[in-house]
Amino acid sequence: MELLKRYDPAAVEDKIYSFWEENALFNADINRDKKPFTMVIPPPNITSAMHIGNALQYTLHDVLIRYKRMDGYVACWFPGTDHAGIAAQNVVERELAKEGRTRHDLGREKFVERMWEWMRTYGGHIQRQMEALGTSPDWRRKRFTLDPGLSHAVREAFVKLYHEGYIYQDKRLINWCPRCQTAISDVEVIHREIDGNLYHIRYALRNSADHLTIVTTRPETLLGDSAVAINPDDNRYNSLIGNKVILPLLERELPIVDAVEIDPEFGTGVLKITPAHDPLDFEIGKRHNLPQINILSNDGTLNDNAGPYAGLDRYVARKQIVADLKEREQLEKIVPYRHAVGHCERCDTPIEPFISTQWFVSMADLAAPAIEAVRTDTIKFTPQRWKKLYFNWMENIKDWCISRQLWWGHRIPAWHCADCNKITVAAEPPQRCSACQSDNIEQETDVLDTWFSSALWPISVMGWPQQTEELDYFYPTSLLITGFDIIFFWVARMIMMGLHFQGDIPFKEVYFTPLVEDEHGAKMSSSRGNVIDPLEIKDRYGMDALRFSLAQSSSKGRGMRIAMRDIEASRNFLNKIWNMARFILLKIGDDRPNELPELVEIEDRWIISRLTKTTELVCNHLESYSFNHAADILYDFVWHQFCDWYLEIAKVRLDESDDKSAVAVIYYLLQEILKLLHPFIPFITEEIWQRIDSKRSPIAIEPFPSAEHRAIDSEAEELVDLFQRMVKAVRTVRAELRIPQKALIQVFINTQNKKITALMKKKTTAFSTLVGADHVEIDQTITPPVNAAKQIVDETKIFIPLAGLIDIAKERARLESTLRKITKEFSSLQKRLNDRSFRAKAPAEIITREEKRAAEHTALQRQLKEYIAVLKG
RNA sequence: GGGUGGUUAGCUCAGCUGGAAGAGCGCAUGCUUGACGUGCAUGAGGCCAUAGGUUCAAGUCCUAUACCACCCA
Repeated sequence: MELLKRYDPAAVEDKIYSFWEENALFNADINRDKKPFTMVIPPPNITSAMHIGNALQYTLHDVLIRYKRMDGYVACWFPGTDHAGIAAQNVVERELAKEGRTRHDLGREKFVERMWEWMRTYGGHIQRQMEALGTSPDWRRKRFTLDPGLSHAVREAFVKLYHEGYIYQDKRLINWCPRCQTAISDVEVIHREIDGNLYHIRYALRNSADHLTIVTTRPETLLGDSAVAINPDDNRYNSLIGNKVILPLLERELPIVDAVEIDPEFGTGVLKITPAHDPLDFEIGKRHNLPQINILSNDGTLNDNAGPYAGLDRYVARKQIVADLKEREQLEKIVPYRHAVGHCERCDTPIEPFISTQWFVSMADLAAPAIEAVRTDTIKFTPQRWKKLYFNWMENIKDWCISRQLWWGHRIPAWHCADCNKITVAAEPPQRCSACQSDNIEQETDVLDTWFSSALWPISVMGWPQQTEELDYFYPTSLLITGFDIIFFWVARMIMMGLHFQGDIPFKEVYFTPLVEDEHGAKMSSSRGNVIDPLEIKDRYGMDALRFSLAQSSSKGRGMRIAMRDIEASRNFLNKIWNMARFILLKIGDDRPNELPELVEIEDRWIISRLTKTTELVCNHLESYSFNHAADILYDFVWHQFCDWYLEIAKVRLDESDDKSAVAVIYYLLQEILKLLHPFIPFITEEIWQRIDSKRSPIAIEPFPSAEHRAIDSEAEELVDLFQRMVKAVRTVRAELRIPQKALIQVFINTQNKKITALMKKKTTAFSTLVGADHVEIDQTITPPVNAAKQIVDETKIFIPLAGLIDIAKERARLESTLRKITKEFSSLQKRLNDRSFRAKAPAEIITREEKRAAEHTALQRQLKEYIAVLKG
C-alpha cells in the first residue's frame, strides 16, 4: 500500500469520521456487566461557533472518553446545547433590526417561532464542528435545553422549589440591563474599572446659608435622592443629623441621616442616599424607612419622577444635570476618578441597580449540602485550589434572581389571578386560580434564567423527573470538565440541584481546564482579533494537530497560551508518525506477525521496557488529568526513543538480513504506539490502523495497552543508556572537530567492564553505523594512538585516531573545557562531603551516591589531565 | 479595599512528597544516509524575581517586598 511522503489530514479526517459513525462506535448502551464512565458536556451556546476554548474542553473530554472506551468502560458522553436566552434573543433581534423591525412588531408568539426557525438553521452548527474535531459523544443522546423533556424538567423543578418555599417573588434592587431590558443575576454582571468623575455637589441646608457637599459618581441619580447620610462618628457633621437639606434642581427637602457604612475619609464624608438605585443606599433607606424613588424606565431613559429631565437618556441627563448644577453654582468641583462599573455580561452595557419585582431562589439551605460535598471530597476538584473560590462564593451566597424579561426561554409556570391577585404555580397550565377558582388567570410573562435549566442538565439529559434506567446506571456522572470561569454560574448550581432533586451529587470529580489565551497571555476574543479559529486550523494543519497541541499545552495553571507555532510543531509530530508507519509498513512487507516474539537483542528488551514505562505513565497521567504530561511522554517516546534509537538500530538488522524478530518488534511497537496515541490524535491513528489491514476492527475500540503483564527491564535500560552515551560521545567528537560527514573513522574502546565488552562486541555493526565508523575495536589493553581524540564514558575510554585530520589545538581546547566543568562540579561535591553535618545528618544512600560521584570525578580529572599533557607534548 | 495565581533558557512553559536545572519553538554549525528537510546530527544559552528564614541540603517549604494577571466588592 502506497503512503504519501507527507501526511495529508484533509484526505483523511472526514472519511475517518464517517467510518466511525457507520460503525456506531460512540453509542454507549447500558450494560450491567461493565462499569460506566460518564460525562455530560458543558452545553455550548447555540449562538456561538466553536472557539478555541470549546476546542480545548472538547478535546480533553474526548481524550478521556476514548481512553475509557478503549479501557473497557461503557464510555458515555452526553452532548447537547443550551438555548442561551439573552445571547440568542439578541442575535435574532439584530436580524430583525436589519429589517427595520423589533420583536414587539412581531409579538411574542411570532417572535418565538422565528427563534425556532433560526435554531433549525444554525443550531446544528456546533455539532458539525465537534465532528470536525473528531469528538466521540453518543449523538443519539444529544439534548437541547428547550426540548420538551428538558422543559418539563425545568417546570417540575420550579414547581417543587416553589412549593418547598425556595422560590419566591419579591420587589428589590436587582441588576438591570437597559439594552437587553431584562434583569440579570449578580454573576452576570462584569465589574470593570473605568475613568469616571467624582462630582462634588452642594446641598443647601434648610434655613441656613450653609450647605453640605456630597460626592457621587452618578449625578443624575440625585433626582431619586431621599436623604443624605453621614457617619455618626464624624465630628465634622454629626451635629447635623436630624436636620434637612434641600435637593438641588428639584428643591425637595431631604433628611440628614446617619449610616455607619460611610467612610468619613471618602470624598467629603457626605453621601447622598438613593435607595432605588444603589445597593448600599437601598439598605440604608430601608433602615431609615426612606421612600424608594425610581427615576428610570426600562430602556435607561428617565421617567416622570425625574421632573424636567423625564425622557432623557441617563447619560444625556447626566450631562444636562451637571450643566444645570454648574449654572446654579451648586457644583463645587469635578475630580477624575477611576472606579468599577458593572457591565452586562452579554452586551457590555453598563447595568443599573433597579427596583423591580422578580423571582428569586433562596440559596443558603441549598448551598449547605453542596458545600459539604466538596469539603469532604465527595466531589473532588482538580486542581484543588478551586475549592477555595467555590467555598468563598457558596458561603456568602446571595439569593438568585432567576426571572428574565425575555421571550426566548422557559416561561415561568406561574399564573396570576386577576380577581384575587394570588399566584397558581403548576407544571401543566391550570384552568383556574387555585385560590379563588377564577378562570381569569394569566401566565407570568417572564422566562427563567438559562442557567436555571443548565443547573438541571446532568439529571435532565437522563430523563429526570422520571426515574429512568439512565439515571440508575449513569448517574452520578464520573467527571465534569469545564472552565473555572463558570464555577458559580454552573458548577455550583448543578451540585445544589443534583443533590436536591436526585439526592446525589451530579459528578464525582470536576477537572477545571485553564482558559486559553493567545501567545502574549491576552484573553482570546473576536474584538481583539487574536482568536484562533479551529476550522482554519483544520484546513492548514488538521484537527489532530490542534488536539495534540491543546492537550500538550493544557497545564494546571489558570491560563494556557497557544500559538500557531505550537500547532505547527504538532503537525510535524504527526508527519513523523506518518513516516514512521510508512517505514515500518515498507519493512514488514506482507508479514503480519501475531505475537510479540522472543526479545533476542538488548534493544528489543530495552524498547519493550520503555514502552511498559510509557504506558504506565500515560495511564497515570490521564487518571490524574495531567494531559500535558501524558502527551509529552508519548511525544518523547515515539520520537526520541523509538524513532531516533530503536528504529535506527533495527535498520542495521533489517538491512543486513531479513531479521524476522526485528520485523515482529517494529510491527508490535507500531500498533502499541497507535493505540496509546489514539485518544489524542484519533484520525491519523485510525487511518494508519486501517492501512495496516483494511479488514480489521477500528482502533477506536481496541483494548488500550496495559502495562500490567510486563516488567521494567532495568538491565537492558542501563546497557542501552550506556550504548547511547557512547554513540553520542563519538558523534560529539565528530561534530566538534568538524570531521566531514562522509569520512569514516576508526574507534578504539578500552573498557575493563565485561558487560560492556560483551555489549559492544555484540553491537559493533550498529555502533559503527550510528557513529560512521569503518573499524571498531574493543579491548581492555588498547592504549591511545597518537593524535587521537579521546572521550570517557563512565570508566570506558574511547579513542578516535585522526591521522592527518586532527586539529590538535581544537581537541586540546575541547578537553580543557570538559576538565573545567568537571573540576567545578568536583569542588562543590568535595565541599559537601567535607561538611561534618552533611555526613552526620544526610541519609546514607545520598552520601554513598555523592562519594561514588566524587570518585568518578577524580578518575576522570586524572585521565583528562593526562590526555591534555600528551597533546601539549 | 479583599482574595487567588504567577515570576525558571531569547519565546512559551514543565519541574509531584526538598537530595546532580528540563522540553518544545527559536538560534548556531554540519548534513540530498533510501521513512521523514514538516527531517538527521551536534552545540550555545539559566545567581530558578528580590530580601530574609527553616534545613546537613531549597526553583522546590515558611515570611515579607516588588512587578504581572485574574476574581470579588
